[in-house]
Amino acid sequence: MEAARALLGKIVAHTDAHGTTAGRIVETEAYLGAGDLAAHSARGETPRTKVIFGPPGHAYVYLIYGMYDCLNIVVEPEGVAGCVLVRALEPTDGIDEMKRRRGIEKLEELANGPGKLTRAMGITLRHSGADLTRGPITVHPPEREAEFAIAVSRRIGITKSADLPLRFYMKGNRFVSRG
DNA sequence: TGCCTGATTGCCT
DNA sequence: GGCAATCAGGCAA
Repeated sequence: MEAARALLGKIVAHTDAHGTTAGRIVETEAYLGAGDLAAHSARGETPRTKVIFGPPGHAYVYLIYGMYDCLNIVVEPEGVAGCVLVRALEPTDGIDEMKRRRGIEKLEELANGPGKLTRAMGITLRHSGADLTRGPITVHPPEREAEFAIAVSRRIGITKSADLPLRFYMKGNRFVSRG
């Protein structure tokens, strides 16, 4: 939960054959282990959720509704389930490549949703379990810390434990998915 | 093996 | 504002 707040403002970068795409995290949601029915890890460790129980700093990517990939960052120590869903990014690098992948020109719609940002950056299921300190996907602090206000709300798009205030976003930022 | 659910998006009315 | 698209994983049989 603190980690979800701390990730706001961090830079996510992905490098592949098409170049590097990167963006600043402007919206996150925390998913806990025990007691959080909305979390994929709620039913215990399985082949898919294994990475959530692994060491922090790794990517957990899953497919939702058969068409969209969602990027999570594992934050709890090994053996404890806990991850943060990255819901929206403000594009900073590789913007032309993001526009090409998304097929649109509007900057604020390139990555203002969990399915959109993975598509814009070329992140798929294959990246699940990747070490975010080594790449090709990395997460690091911005070169210049920007001032921003953090707002909290209930989580979006889920049916279980939906009332918990575990969504964090930059107040007033136009790249946030809703709000 | 087969059914069903889902942390979404975008197209259609 | 409503709803279809589309598939991996979890669970029952």
